[in-house]
Parts: sequence; structure tokens; C-alpha cells
Amino acid sequence: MPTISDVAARAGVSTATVSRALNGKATVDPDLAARVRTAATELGYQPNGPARALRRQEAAVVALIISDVENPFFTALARGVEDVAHEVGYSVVLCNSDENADKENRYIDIAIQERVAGVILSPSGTATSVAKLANRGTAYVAVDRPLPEQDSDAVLVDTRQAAKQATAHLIAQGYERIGCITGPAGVRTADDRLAGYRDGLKAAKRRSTTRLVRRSEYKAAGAHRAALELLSQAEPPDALLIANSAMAVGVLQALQERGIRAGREVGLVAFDDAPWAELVDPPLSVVAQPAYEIGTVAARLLLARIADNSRPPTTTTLGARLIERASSVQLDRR
Amino acid sequence: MPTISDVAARAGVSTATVSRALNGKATVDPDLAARVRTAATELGYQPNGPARALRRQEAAVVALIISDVENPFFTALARGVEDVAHEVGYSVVLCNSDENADKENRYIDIAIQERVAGVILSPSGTATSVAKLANRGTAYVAVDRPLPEQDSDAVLVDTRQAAKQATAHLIAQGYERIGCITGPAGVRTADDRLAGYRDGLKAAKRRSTTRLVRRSEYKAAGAHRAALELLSQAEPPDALLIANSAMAVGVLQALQERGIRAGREVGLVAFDDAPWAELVDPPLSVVAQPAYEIGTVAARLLLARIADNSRPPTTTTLGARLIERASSVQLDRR
DNA sequence: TTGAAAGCGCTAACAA
DNA sequence: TTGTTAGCGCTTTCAA
Repeated sequence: MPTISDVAARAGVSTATVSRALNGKATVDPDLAARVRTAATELGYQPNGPARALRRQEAAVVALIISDVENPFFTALARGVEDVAHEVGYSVVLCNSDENADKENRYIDIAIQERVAGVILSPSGTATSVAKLANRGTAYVAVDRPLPEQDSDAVLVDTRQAAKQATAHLIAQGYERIGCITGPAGVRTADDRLAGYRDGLKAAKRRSTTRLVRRSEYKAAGAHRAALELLSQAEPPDALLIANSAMAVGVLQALQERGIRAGREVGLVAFDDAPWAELVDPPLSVVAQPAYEIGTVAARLLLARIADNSRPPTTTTLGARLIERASSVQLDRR
Repeated sequence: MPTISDVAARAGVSTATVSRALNGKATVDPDLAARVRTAATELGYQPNGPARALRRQEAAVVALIISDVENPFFTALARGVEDVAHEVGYSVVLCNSDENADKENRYIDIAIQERVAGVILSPSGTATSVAKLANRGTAYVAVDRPLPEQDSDAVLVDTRQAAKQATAHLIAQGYERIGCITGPAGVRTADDRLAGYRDGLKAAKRRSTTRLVRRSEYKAAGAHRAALELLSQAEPPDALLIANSAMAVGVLQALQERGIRAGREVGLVAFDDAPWAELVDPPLSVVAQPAYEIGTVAARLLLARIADNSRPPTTTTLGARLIERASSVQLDRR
């Protein structure tokens, strides 16, 4: 593997000049610079990243720690981050914390060890391992969920408001016993969606009851179990607000197994506009979140903080959009 | 940020001893080792990754370059790679080449620059930028698609055989004019699935005609267009073999728009068992690929090659499984 | 505009 | 078992 010295020898200059030429410094004689570039190409020279990072005390890399790579919401978000980061020459390292505080913590350690320029993460619950980043002065931005401390950059969705709106929609459609299947306690989006659901009931002077609420992992299997439980009750729900699209899969499976037609016997609204939402029968009403945009905004925020760590913290809250489809329209109204 | 010298000073030993203690070398006095660990914890010491990589001439990192982060097939594969890599203390860096040879090439350069221990990639077509890896002696493994040169490790699926089987199934169900919507020319899986489709027709003494074949990106939008084209013909297909699940979404949309019932007027089989495949009406028949397993096998192969670059190249071919659901059962047979 | 030289933090060869 | 020391490849003063 050729080094900068090999290039220098071949071009007949010092390593300092090679470094300057290859990094586009203006203070290099054009002829020399050309000679250096030629030599580099001929040798197939690739700079040694770790050596550069060691010397510069920072790598042109940002870490993105998300809680589920298999969740389309997060992959869309990831693309947003990538697109912005690449524009300015940063690489993005994707890490999957699996909604697991230990894994998250481990990835934060790795990010610190690798001396990345910054970290974007969807914090998994209450663990404050993020404090380590703050202590070290590493730039970071929270996405999807805020951090316990308020003094950090964050890009969020007004998910409570969206849940309230979705609930109001179900009420307006004439559903009587509206239930909610949300994510684990302590995960902020899960709590907010539940709170918004309760807001919606309250605004319509409905009583909310824990008998119609279930929590599970943000996955199909848990939601499947939760739905079966709810449907087995003496007074089962006639509509459900579901906290993400993976859970919606579980709920739809449960309905199918029980032979219950979605939208007729049980109205449905789920968070996240999955590509297949229009394909199920009846088409699934959803709350569409601006996942890609969350990623781009977060990346820009991170870059700004990398450039100036003293800037005041910013929280950006984006809106979500309710898309009404047939799964939430009462039969007698059709 | 504390360095190894700070830890050494605090523990009253040399940096060499700190290094040995923290890396679990057996030749350190247990008492000293304990003192070192205490000092490290008290200081919140985190080793400097680039410095270590520079000295060791290799980072405990493998790069995974996939052609589409938003494709569940690749995210499942990624989890397989992750799980195996983490077991042995390697980090995984996920890169999204977007089916774009330039981006792929760029990521390969980055992988080389960062001196990763190895690369797993789904090669986007014919570009042989992979040769750079070979030249430098960096370990790599191809997944999903083989590389032009045969002398490298690869983990593949016998996708041609699977496509043939799926086509035979459609024929057995009584479909007459079976079409195929596959990925871009030059992408090996796309070509293989088409070849398998033709194999299937041939085995049944059917003529294959290009009028029933379309290609597009491996995305919903392209498949949507392709399906509309096929359905607009004088003699439209009465069944379709679709090369992945994102494309299946596009095709199902097209059928919906045209008011054509899948499985009745047009039989369907798609590659990849998406979580929603059972939820559409009628449930979608699929060719399930062992994505997670591809990832685990590839990771183990890569680790073996990192350990011994002289071992003979291995190609592992895994099977796919046809899951027959109602979308490929002729109405008169139900 | 260029070169010489120091040094980023770590590990490993060598010496004690 | 421990310490001393060289050096991985690069960037960046500092001096010329």
C-alpha cells in the first residue's frame, strides 16, 4: 500500500507538498501540484484515513444510531441524513441499536473511540449515555425522540397532535369504542401517541379506559398479541389507533385470523405511510411522517453544531399528515 | 479527552502496561491490571480508534455496501452480517450504493482509506472497481450477485432455479400468457430471474416472447409503469412473475387502478416474502429468499478470509422457497 | 512557495 | 513482569 512518502519520492517533492497539493491548498505551484497528482494516480495512492484522523483529531464521519434498521421510517430518515452529509464530504456510519439501551451505549462508545465528528441518534428510552457525548464535546442531535435534558438539538414530529387528530377522525366517523396499541412505556413516541389518543377522547368528552389500551414492542408480533387480547374482551374495540406500520401488520394478521373485516367491524388508523398501505383491503388510513425530511434537517443541524458548538440548541418539530382511507370509514357512512 | 498517558500517570505505570492491561494480555500483574482499569474508569478513558488502527494497520471494522437500504431483503441481510460480526468484536459500517456504480466505487475507496478489515458488497453490475480491493489484498465477499471474475468468495441464491420453479407453478395452475417484470439488464439477479422464467416456459414447451417481458429499476414506480404497459397490450398477460417486493407494490397498484383482481384475472408470484404479502387480497404468492442467512454466511466467509487470505475462494449458493398463496391460483381451480 | 521536523495516541519489539 | 523507545502515515507549524 503506497504512502504519502512514496508519492513524494515519485514526484520529487517533500511529503508536506504532497499533502498540500492533494488537499487543494492554494499555496502550491500548479506545476508541482499536477506532478503530485500524476504520481498519486500512477501509484494508486489512497490516503490513510486513520493516520489523517489521528493527526487532525477528527474524522469526516458522522454516526447515525437508529433503533431499527428494518423499520422503513428509519431507513427513509437515514437516506435524508446520507444525502445531506455526502453533499459536504462526510461519510455516514449506520448503527442499529435495536431499541436496546446497551447496544446504543456500545455504539456511542464506538463513535467516541472512532472520534467521529458527530452523532445523530434516536435515543432508546431514558438511558443518558448520551451525556458522554456532551462531556466530550462531541456534537449530537436527537431524532424522533427528545433527550431527557432539554438543552440539545432535536428534530421531532408532533406526534401527540397527530394522534389526537387521528383519534378525532375516528370519533367523527362514528366509532364508539376506540382502542390504542402503542409502543413500550418510556419510549417517547409511544407515550406521546397514547397521550394524543387520550387528548382526542377527552376533547370529545369520551372516557378513556385502560381496557382498550395495549403496549408492545414496535414490532408485528407484539401488536398481534395485543390485538388478539383486545378483541377477546367482552366489549372489544370497534376501532384502533396503531403506533407504527410494523404493528399494523400484526394487527391486520390478527383481524384476518379472527375473520374480522378491517374498516367495517373495526376501524383502523396506523402511524407511518408504508408502501403497501393502499394495497390492503380496505386501504389503510395512516399518519404519514416526514421521515426523509427529519433526516435532512437533523443532518444540517448536526453540521451546524460541528462548525460551532456554542450555538444555542434548536428543537425542530415537524408536522405529520393524516391520510384518510377506507379502513377508518364506518360502513354505514360509505 | 484523556489519553493512554493520562491513565498511565494516574495508575503509576508506563503506557505499555496500560495498553497491555486494557487489551487483556496475560502478562500483566493482576494488581496492576486492576489499578489500570480503575484509573481508566475514573478518567472516562476511551481508546483512540484511529491511533490504534494506524499502529495496528487495520481496523476492527467491516464495510457492508448494499444496493438499497430501503429494500427489506438487504436490511435483513445486514442484520445477519451484524450479528456475526459483533460476536467477534467487529463493527459494521453500512453503506448504501443505491444501485449506482459511482457511489459503489466511492464507498470502496472510503473502505480502503479507512483500512477496514474487509468488505461485503452486492456488486452493482459490471463495474470492476472491486479489483482495487483485490489489488490491495483487502478481504471481500460478494453477496446476492457474483462478481465478473470467478475467483472470489460469494454467497448467492439459486434465483434462476427459483424463477423456473415459480414459472412452472404458474403454468401448472393453468395460466396461459405468463409475463415477467424483472430488474435492470446487467444486474445479475434480474438477468437470472428472467432466464429462469424462460427456462420454465421452455420446459413446458411454451414459446417465450419479449412482448410479455419488461425491465425496470428494482422499485415500485418502474414496475408500475411496466405493468401498465403489459396490461395495455392486445394480448395482455394473465399471470406475472415479479422480481422483487418493491416491484410487487407497483404492480399491485397498477392492477388496482385498472380494476383488475389479482389472482383471478392475473396470477402473481413475486420474489421476497414481505411482511405484508399475506395481507393483500388475495394473499401474494412469493419466492422467499434466506436474506438473513446470506448475511451470516457472508460474514463468516469474510472473517475466514481476513484470517487467511490464501484460502481457496468459496461460493455458497442457498436455495429459495416458493410459498404458494391465493394470488397464483386460477379462479376455476379454487 | 517549499522543506524539515515534530507529534497526534497507540502498540510491539526489545531490554531490563 | 515491566519500561523504554521507535514508528505507524499524516498534517502543520516553523524556517528558509
